[in-house]
Amino acid sequence: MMASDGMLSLSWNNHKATFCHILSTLREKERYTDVTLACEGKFYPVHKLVLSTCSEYFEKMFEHTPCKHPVVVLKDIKCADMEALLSYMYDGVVSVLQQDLARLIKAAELLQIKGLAVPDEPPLKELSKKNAYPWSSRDDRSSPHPKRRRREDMMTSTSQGSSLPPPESPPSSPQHHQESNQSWDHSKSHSQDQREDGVDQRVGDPVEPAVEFSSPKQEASHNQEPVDESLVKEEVIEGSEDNQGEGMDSRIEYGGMGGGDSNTGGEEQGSKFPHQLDTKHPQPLHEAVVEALAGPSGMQGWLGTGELGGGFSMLEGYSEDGNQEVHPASTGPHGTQQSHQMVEMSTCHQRLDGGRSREEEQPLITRKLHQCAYCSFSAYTPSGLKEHKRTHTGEKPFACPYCSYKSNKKFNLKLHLRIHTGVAAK
DNA sequence: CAGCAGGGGGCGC
DNA sequence: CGCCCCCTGCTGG
Repeated sequence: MMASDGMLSLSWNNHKATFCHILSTLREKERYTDVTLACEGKFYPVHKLVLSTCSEYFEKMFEHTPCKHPVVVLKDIKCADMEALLSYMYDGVVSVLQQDLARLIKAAELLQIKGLAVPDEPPLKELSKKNAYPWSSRDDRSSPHPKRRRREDMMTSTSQGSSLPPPESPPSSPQHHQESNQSWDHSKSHSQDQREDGVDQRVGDPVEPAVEFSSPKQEASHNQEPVDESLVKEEVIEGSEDNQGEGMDSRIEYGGMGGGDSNTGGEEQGSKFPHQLDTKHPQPLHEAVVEALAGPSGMQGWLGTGELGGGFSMLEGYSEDGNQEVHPASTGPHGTQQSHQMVEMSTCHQRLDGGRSREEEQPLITRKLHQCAYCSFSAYTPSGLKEHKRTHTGEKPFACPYCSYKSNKKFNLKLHLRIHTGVAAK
C-alpha cells in the first residue's frame, strides 16, 4: 500500500495466487462451470475461460462452439490424464508418476496445453532454473505461467505406485514442498477409483449437444493407471513472522511420518509450528472475495492472509479435486458443510501437555488443524470448526424460548437462559 | 452483566 | 474420533 500525494494504492497481496485458488475452488464446487469435459465416462465440469487460457486448442474450439454449455468428449485422453491436466491448468501444478509422464505429455500435446506442450513464452529461463525449484520459493506464484515442471526428477527418488512409502529424502531435499503422500491419504487414494459414482449427475444433463472431440494423433491405450493424485502435499500454515528470514520454507512437510515410530527427533521440530496467525483479523478483502465468489459455503481450505506472503505459496498441491469425489451431487446443507482442510501436524510425538498454552510452548504436538474456510482460524477439532463457522455464516440454531435471543452456541444459550430462569449468572 | 467465541475435558460410538 | 458440555477470556453496554 503506497501513498503518493494523497493517492492510495491498495494492492491485494498474493492476489494472483488467491485468484488461482479461487478458480480452483470454483471448479471443485462446479460454480459457473460452462463446459463439461467427458472422457472415459467421467465428466469434468470446468470453465471455458480457464481452458481457453491454457490451450489455444480449447480456445478455438469454444470460439466455434456456440453452445452455452458444450460437452466436449475427449476420446483419446485417459481420465487420469485429464484430471492431471485440469489440476495443472487450475493449480499450475500437477503430480504425475514418472511412468505416466509420457502419456500425460502426449495428452497435453494433443490438447495443446500451454507450458506442457506449447511453449507459451520463452521457456528457457524457467526450465533452466529447474533446480531452483521456483515453486518452493516465496515468489507467491506471481505468474500463473504454466511451467513444465519435470517433477519426475524428484519422483525417481521415491518409489512409485499407489503405496508410496514416506518420502525418505533428506530434509534438505528441495522437494519437501510437494509430494508427501501422507499416510492418511492412503485410505483416500483407494477411493479414487470410485469417483464415477459422483458424476452420474452429469450424464443425463440436458446440456447442449456434445462436441465430439477426437484428437488427430492419439493412439494411447497404455495401461490405465490413474495418476495418483494423492500425491499432494499438505500445506501447513506458517507464521511467517517467525520466519528466520531465510527463505521460505519454514513450511514443513510432515510427510509420511504419520505411520509411526519413525520418530525423527530433532530437525522437524526445529521449525516452529504455527501458532495462530493473526486470527482475529481476517483479511477483509479475502473475506469479501470468499463471500462474493464462493458463497458462504465455498472456499474450503482457505488459508490466506495476504500478510503471509511468503509463508506459503498457495495451495498448489492442495487438491481436493484429487481426493474428493468428483462433486457429489449435493453439497450439503448450506453453511453446514464440513469440508475443510485438514492439515496433519504429525511429529510423531505424543501429546505433550494439556495446557492452554501448548501452542506457544510446545510445537511438538500431534493434532489436526481444521482450517476455517473463511478466515485463517484453525480449530482444534471439527466441532470447534463447526462452531466457529457459525460466526461467519450467522447461523444461530439455538433460540431462546422466552425471547428472541438466538445463539450460535448451545452453551451460550444456556447461559442466556439463566436470565430467564432466574439462576444467578456467573 | 450479557453476549460472544475459543479451548478443553469427558463420554459415547 | 467426534460431539457435548463447560470453562474461560474478552468486549461492550
